[in-house]
Amino acid sequence: MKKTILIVEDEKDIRELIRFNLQKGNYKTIGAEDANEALLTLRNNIGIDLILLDLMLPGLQGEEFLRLLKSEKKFATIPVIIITAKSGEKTMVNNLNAGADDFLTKPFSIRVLMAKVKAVLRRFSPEFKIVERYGIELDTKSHATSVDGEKVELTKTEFDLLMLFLINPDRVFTRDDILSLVWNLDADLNTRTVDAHISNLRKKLGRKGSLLKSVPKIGYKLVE
Amino acid sequence: MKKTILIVEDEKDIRELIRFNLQKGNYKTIGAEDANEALLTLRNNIGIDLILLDLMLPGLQGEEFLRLLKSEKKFATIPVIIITAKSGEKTMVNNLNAGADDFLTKPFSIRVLMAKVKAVLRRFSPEFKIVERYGIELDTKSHATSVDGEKVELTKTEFDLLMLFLINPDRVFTRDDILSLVWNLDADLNTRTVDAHISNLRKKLGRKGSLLKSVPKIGYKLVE
DNA sequence: ATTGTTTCTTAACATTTTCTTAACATCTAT
DNA sequence: ATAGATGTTAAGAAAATGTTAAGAAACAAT
Repeated sequence: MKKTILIVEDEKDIRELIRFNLQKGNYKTIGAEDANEALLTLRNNIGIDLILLDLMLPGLQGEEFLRLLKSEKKFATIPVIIITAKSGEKTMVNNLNAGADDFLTKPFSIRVLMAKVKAVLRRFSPEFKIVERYGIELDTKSHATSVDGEKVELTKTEFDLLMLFLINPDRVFTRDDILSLVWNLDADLNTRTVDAHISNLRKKLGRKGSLLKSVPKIGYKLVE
Repeated sequence: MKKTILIVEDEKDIRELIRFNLQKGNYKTIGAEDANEALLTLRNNIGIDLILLDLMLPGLQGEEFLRLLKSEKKFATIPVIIITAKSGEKTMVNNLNAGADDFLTKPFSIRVLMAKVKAVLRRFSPEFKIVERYGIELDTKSHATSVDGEKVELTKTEFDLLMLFLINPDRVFTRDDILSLVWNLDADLNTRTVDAHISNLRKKLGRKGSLLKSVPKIGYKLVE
């Protein structure tokens, strides 16, 4: 699944430049103009994998935002790359202490940006990630799936779809949500496609298939 | 539930163009020709989620209207997108200070309009909320309902209907109010439909069902 | 390129759920 | 008691979801 990067940067040109390049590099991006918008976005979006934070933000200062992030358990594990004009050593140390995972000083080259993004994401998304819930286990490395210890063969789409639900139990996703989270954003698909995949997934999950519940007129959710 | 957008714009062609597109984008719209009409609409309608305000209005100037809005507690939290021909920086800053949340300069593209509307709405309406009152709890994230801790299964319509009452305790809604707020505006339904749903809802709510009181000759309200 | 294989998307049809309405019951105010 | 309202129920209609399979597309191997 594509990694999603939140870009917190008030200068529109720079933000768009970064977005353009990240998108080309096969990342999903979300832009935010300031710390407030960023917080709202974080609260409303699941699955943000990395934050690019410009420290020179209006309003709530970048440092403050960073500290706030790291103090909220839900966000504390999201890696942050700081963008700053100040390159002084002291600033750098301060930010690293506050929880930043890497930093870029303006002006920066796109190559360097991309390299850092890649490095930090690799550092933070361990090759082995095993998600287990309700007896369903997904292993991102081997792409293997098992239900109550029994091996199950899933296609990539099915795997991603199931992962979405396993990571977000109880949450209802609309078919549009699902299309934009599991498929690439630009895909223009019939929403019933989701139903077909859900149906296949349920069958493959056997008696655990019933954990995928439809919520009529809204979408689907995973419940025990 | 669909978001409702109030369009305050004196030029009929533009107003209708905007309405057409917003409706296509699955929003409910209400048009107003000038600030006075807009105020009346606001007073008579609950649940307006966003105001699109053209600043070049006859009569009460747009700026004045905006200030008035932001000074009235009940309306102050509704986000406003300004539409203006003046693109000067000073105007922009003034309006942002006066409480506008974003702005468009004429001529604007529909794509940009739609994007801004979407962005502002996302910024302002947390995707999920838990509403609790009198022991009834609605959770929009999982779309689950409980009464005194007991799970209750509601259909989407019942959920939306109950949400309306929970958010507006003590307020009396006429059947027409309810139809236009919970159903889509274009629906042409028998008002007794509301009664049937209220009846079902009361049954599902068990002993809390009696909180939904009918107000003879007017409508329904939720009271303790 | 060609072929074979797998996976995806969609349309069609089946099934299920939800909605709307009409009919009848009950209540309330005079 | 009566008229006009609301309460309740259930049946048919409408809408949504479940399922299947066929063709398209993507992918792999030669």
